Amino acid sequence: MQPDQSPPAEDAFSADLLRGHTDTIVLATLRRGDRYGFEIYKAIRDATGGAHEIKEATLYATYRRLTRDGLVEAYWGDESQGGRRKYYRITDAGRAVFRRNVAAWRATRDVVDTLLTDKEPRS
Amino acid sequence: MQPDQSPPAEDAFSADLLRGHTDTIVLATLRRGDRYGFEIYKAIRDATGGAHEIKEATLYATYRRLTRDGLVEAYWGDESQGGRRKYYRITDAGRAVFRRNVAAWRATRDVVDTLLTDKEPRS
DNA sequence: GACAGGTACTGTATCTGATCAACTACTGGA
DNA sequence: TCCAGTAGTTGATCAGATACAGTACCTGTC
Repeated sequence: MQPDQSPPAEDAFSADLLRGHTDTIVLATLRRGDRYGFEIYKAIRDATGGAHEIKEATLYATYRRLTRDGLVEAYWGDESQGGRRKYYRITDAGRAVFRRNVAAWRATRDVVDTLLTDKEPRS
Repeated sequence: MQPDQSPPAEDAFSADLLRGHTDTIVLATLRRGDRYGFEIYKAIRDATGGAHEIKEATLYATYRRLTRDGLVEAYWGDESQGGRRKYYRITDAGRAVFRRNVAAWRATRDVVDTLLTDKEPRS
């Protein structure tokens, strides 16, 4: 994080702010049905109106991690004459982790909201 | 992050979920007045009822970063006979960055909420 | 006085997720 | 043919968070 005082930035997304959520976001996308890698990339980019983008390399690293941990399963599509597409399917373990992660996210979100709120905690 | 399927965990805080927010949380604390390092540590720990704790080492790394970037100023307290305490004071630049970071947090929060929302886009 | 335990600060090494910067490979259009 | 877009992948690197270890001081207790 550079000092960069310059940009006005209300859309000051920082990669670190999303860090740790990527897995959950991918799992959320896969809950709605199998998707191939680039499709997930586009889905996330479009869901935020292009404001936020998770980089391809980040996502492919995520797929590896999720696959390694058994949270998703990968299989090649049968686009034999088109470009190859690797599809991902969420597993039961993946659904369980997703639910836990959403709970963790909500708890974290509330904690941060509390900590950033200017109100003095009336004791 | 291990596969650890075991713990039930509604309080499943992950360090990475807070990543990038530490600076802002510290700045938020300092907006209410000068604090010394360990005091901030306790303040954050207590503000969440002990549910969340930012590790000392993390905070001291944060102080270094904030000082380096001119967002806070450090000075030694005059506890000449007590244990030394290094106090931190938020600068104008720090206040400006804080405001921007809060905006970024809100935007990020809403993006994550959107992405994790279960609603099927009925087509 | 010795000692435990809490307060307070610091440095070093390591882990991990995110990103950069390439690269391969196919398709369709100008 | 060249280019842009789609699609997947890898290796190097960065930075924040943490583990771990250490220093130093204070208070209360035996």
